[in-house]
Amino acid sequence: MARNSEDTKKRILKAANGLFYAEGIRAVSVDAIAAKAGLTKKTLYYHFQSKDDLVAEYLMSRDQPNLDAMRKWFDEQEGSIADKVYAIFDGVVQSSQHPKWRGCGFLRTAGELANMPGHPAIKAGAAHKKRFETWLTEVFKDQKLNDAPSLARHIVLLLDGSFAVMMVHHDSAYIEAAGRAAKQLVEASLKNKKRK
Amino acid sequence: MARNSEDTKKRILKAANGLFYAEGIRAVSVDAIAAKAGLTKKTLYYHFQSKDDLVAEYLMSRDQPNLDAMRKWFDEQEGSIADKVYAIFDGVVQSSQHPKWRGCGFLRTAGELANMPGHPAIKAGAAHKKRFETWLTEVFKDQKLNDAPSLARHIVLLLDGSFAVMMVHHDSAYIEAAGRAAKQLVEASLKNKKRK
DNA sequence: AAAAGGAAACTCACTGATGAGTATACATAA
DNA sequence: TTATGTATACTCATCAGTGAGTTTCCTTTT
Repeated sequence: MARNSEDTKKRILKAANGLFYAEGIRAVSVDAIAAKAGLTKKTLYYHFQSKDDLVAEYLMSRDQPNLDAMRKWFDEQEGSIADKVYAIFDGVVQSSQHPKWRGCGFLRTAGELANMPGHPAIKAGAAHKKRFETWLTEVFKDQKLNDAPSLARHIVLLLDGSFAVMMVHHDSAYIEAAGRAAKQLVEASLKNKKRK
Repeated sequence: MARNSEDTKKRILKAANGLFYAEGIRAVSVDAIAAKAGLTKKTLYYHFQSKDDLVAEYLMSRDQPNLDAMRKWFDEQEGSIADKVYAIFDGVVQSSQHPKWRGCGFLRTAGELANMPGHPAIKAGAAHKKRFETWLTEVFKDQKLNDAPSLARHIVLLLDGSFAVMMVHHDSAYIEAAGRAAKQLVEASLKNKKRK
């Protein structure tokens, strides 16, 4: 086996990612992660201080990839900013068709660890959501929309609302409804800009 | 001790409610619930088939009280429908100040059990959310708003979005933002009606 | 250039605690 | 005297985390 620290750590994180996202945090044992990574629990504990530490690193490792995915949906959509915003929701709709899709890992983890305020995993989730909101705000500011922060926040609420509702209903029509609402909001803001 | 079946069952459910809501489903043991209810595990298993069964009944027992709370906030608010809708979000803001508040138990449970699609507890959550959406739709229909279903759905998304975002940020400003957005939407719909 | 030393990366087998669920027996009200 | 309800005391599986020892590889010494 590869006696390479970086490789091993990545392998553990990959296994943890798959299991935590699929099953939830407390439903997955450290034994199961070690087994999936093809090593012993002791080795896992050599690379990570504790299960909590591993959970936090799992979420931190998802921050950039998730943001990249949303930016990609946005960037690759042609048309107005409103169309591009809708494309994010459409991207989530497409993702949600995948049989392995289980909603937003950040939100699910935060909900599961709601009894541990200040848990590093929740902080990682908060940081991720904040980064997304900040990015959206900047996008709107670049377009000279005068209510960029509140518009971005509104869209964040609709997007996370989609994730939340999907957890109970598993009906992507809700994501589409949220996307249409988001699009309308951006369009209204664009009109408002021109009037000024 | 009261040898009354109904009483005992209610006592167990009350203990389960307190613990499941505070700590999460998988973080709470049946032993802990039995201890809090002041009886043995065997008695608990006499009244409930399994832990899963108990989880489902816990959520079902929260359906009506939660709906009642939201209706109360709505009904007791004076002013337009838009004001009344905002009052729901304001009610959530007030609730969220309470130290024991941990967000929406239905959503948190559904997220935690995302790896068990079809779990009766998730169905209970879906039924609850559906009832709320249906009620809102009827309210808007009674006001002769022509887009009642989509308006209700939009508000549901904003409300559940508030719950979701609160899990990570613990900042009630998000609920207020969602409430203002919801209010605006209802106002826009009211205007639209008059124009027809 | 070869051997020795030591740190880093790893394994096996274990601990003590706790998990869900149960076998058996006793108590109480009808 | 029989149903229902409750308790004691258990089973067996699994949990997070660890103690003690092993392999690999790089560095230093001779």
